[in-house]
This record gives sequence, C-alpha cells and structure tokens, in this order.
Amino acid sequence: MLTFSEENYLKTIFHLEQIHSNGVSTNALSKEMETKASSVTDMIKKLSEKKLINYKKYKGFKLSQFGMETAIAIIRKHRLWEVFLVEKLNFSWDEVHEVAEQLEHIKSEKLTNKLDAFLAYPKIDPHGDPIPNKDGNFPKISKMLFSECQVGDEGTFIGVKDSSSIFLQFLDKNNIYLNAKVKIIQKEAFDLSLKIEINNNTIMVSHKTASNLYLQS
Amino acid sequence: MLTFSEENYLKTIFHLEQIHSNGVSTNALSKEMETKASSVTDMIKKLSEKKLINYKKYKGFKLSQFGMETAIAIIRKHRLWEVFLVEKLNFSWDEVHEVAEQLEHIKSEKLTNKLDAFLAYPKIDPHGDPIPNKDGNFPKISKMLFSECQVGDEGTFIGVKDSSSIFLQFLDKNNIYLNAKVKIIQKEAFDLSLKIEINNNTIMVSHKTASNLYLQS
DNA sequence: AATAAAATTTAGTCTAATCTAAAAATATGT
DNA sequence: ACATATTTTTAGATTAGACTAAATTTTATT
Repeated sequence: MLTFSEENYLKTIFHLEQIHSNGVSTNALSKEMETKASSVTDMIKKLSEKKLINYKKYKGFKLSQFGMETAIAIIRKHRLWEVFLVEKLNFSWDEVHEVAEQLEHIKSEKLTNKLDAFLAYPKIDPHGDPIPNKDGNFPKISKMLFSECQVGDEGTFIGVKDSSSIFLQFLDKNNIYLNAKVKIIQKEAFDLSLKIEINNNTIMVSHKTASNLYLQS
Repeated sequence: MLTFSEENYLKTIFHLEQIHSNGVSTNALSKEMETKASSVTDMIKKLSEKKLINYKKYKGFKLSQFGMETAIAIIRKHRLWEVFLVEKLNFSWDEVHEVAEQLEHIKSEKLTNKLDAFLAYPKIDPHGDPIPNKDGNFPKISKMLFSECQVGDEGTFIGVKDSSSIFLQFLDKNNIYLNAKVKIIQKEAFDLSLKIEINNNTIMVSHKTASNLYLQS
C-alpha cells in the first residue's frame, strides 16, 4: 500500500515525463514537488525499491510499467472527482483542484469505478484533460485553442489552458461555460480578436482569452 | 490542521463518551483504537496541548467544546459519505464503512455542505444513525427495534443494530431494503417471530432478525 | 493500613518524510 | 583537458506516531 507522499511523487513524475520524455532528473522533480533535492533522492530510492521506477544513481529515473499504471490510476481518480465536484456539486472550476488533490488518494477501486459509472464515463475533466478509463487508456481528444481555429470552425468548448482562478472567474462572468457549443464567426486581422457564437449568443473574445480556450471539433 | 490519526482519536473518544459519560480512560481508548496504552498517552498529551480534550494525568479525559465540535464534524462527514455511497453509487451497506473511514478525513467544509445539499439533507445514515447538521446538532430520531414493537405499529425501516456483512447480505437476499414502509401484522407468542408487511409484501422474520432492525414511527 | 494488582506514564527505540550541510559525481567553458 | 559550476547523493538531525520495557500512580484486597 502506497503512502500519500509516494503517490504524489508518482503523479508528478508522470507529468514531468510528458515533457522530459527521456527521463526525469532529481532537480526537476524537487522543483515541481517544492521539496529539497535530498528529499527527492530519499524518496526515489524508496520508489525504486518498490519497483515503481527505474533508477540509476546520478542518471535520473523513469516510471516502470507498474509505476505508470499506478500514476494513471491516481490521475484517473483526480479527474473523475473533479467532474463530480463541478457537475454534481456545482463547484466552480477554480475550487476543485485542492479538494481533488485529497480525494485522489482514496483507496477503493470499486469506488472509482462506481463513480465513473455514476458520472456516465466522462472522457474529459473540467479543465479539458482526458480521463483514463479503467484499463488506464487515455481517450483521444482532438482539441485546439480557439486562437488556432479558422473562421467557420465549430465544436464544443471543453477546457482551458490557463486554469487560474482569475481566468476561470472571468469566464464565468462572461457566460463562457464548459461544454457550450461554439462557432468561430470572424477573426480581426488587427488584434486577432475573435467574434464567436456561444450558446446562441454572439460575443467578442480577445486573442489572449482565445489562446486559453480549447475547442473540441 | 489535524492529522488523520488525531481525527481518529477524537472520533473514538466521542463514541466512548456516549457510554462512559464521566470521562474516558487510557485503557478503554487503547482497546478501542487497537493500540498500546503508551501510544494513547502520547496522543492524549498532544490533543490536550491543542485544547481538544481536558486531561489530568492518571485521571482520564473528556473532549473540550472545541474537541466535541471537531469530532462531530468528522462523524457528519462519515455518515454523509455513507449515504452518498449507498444512495448514489449503489454500494451495499456492508461495503461502505471502510471507504467512509477514508472519506471522513477530506478537509473542505464547502464539500461537506454541498454534499449534504446534494443528498437533500439526510437525517440518518444507512445504518440508521443520525447525521448532525452543519451546526453540529443531531436530529432527534425516535427509533425502536422491530422486536420491541406492538402489533399494528407502522413506520419506516431506517437502520440496523448488527451491521455485519453477513446480516446485511441476508437482508438484501430477503428484499428487506432501507427506507421501506413497514407494518407489524402479527407476533407469535411461541418464538416471538413477527409477520410484517414490507413494501406491500408480507413476510416472516425471526426474533433474532427483528432484534436487529430499527423502525422509525 | 499494608501490600498486591491494575492502570497509567515515562524513557528510549523505530520508521517515514522531511531538512541542512557536506561530499561526490557529472557537466561546462575556455 | 582541466578548473569551475552544477547536480546529485550521503550523513546526520528533526518530527509524528507507533512500539517495548520499566517506573510510577491509583485501586483493590486482605
């Protein structure tokens, strides 16, 4: 049985591997975890003994197959709970992360799978990130930033790039809701702002805003 | 911020105070927590320093007002999550306790209150135990055992005394479901077995079974 | 009231997860 | 290529929560 701390390390290693695909360094992990490098070395040794990562002194580390599965299971739980909090309990986006950080450590496969079913097997979380299924497979989501779309493109607004409170609250205030149907009406050459149709309203969004919204077509 | 361990101690002290109303002893608590008495003494000191209990060496301890509120908040979370697991995720009664033991430690008042609202402010959990409200007040539940009822009594089956898996599975098998409307039809003088009407079915239950079912009239 | 029994506390050890400071290994710049 | 900088690891300390064994206090029994 893994501790919370071990699980948090695994999760963070997983995320770092997405960027540094040829292995993660002690320093990179310590920065991400906001701990000292020596603490990371200690934990890395423990994870290595438990066969969760492959590690050679001074040479960085990578998740093992087993470690990968474990990390994905935690991410699955995190994202499912986020959906639950937003869709069932009416949390706003900017409040869910902290609570999901706790809920992701609840140990019950049965709970996870029943929650998944209760939520009707969602494929993406409120930030637009894909939710791995029971077998650990991530659904393919073809998403692009609003700012990269062509006039005429349409689809569903499924997530954000910037998930800061201030941005999410800005979206709320402007009635830009998750899962809204969106169509790109016009693009201004001058400032790259977009005219979009969203939920049968036509509004203008700045280039900066458009660069932080994902459309699934 | 309290640790899981501190929270578990508080909860257990609360339960013991229901029985030993003039204070709890180190030994009683160590038995209930399945730890050694010396470990309890250590923890008691810490809880005392944090003003969660009132403690005099060799003289036992009691929850302070603050400790009481904290314990009740944990019990509230435990019971709300049990309702969620049974009513929303279709867990069976005998599976919920272990998971609720984990969920009760999630720290977010907002989550607790939103969960409460989502569940429509339930007053009792799947074992028939009362759920304290946001202010820590327990609802008054007038429950009695089926075995103590008179012929003609009617009400709702709200909980069990024996919550062992084997008993809960037995109830499932015999279509005795929580919140069923019940009427006592007849009582056999010979073996004290009852004929009851439950969900428009008439069935017989043994005295032993009837001694473990609570009716709310 | 004296002594035996039981309960409680203290003292010291262990493990997990962190830290600081120092040592060792690796990487970099001229 | 070699001196320096950076990264990583080791060594030793700390805190929380548990433990064992011993000491102390309280309770019970004659």
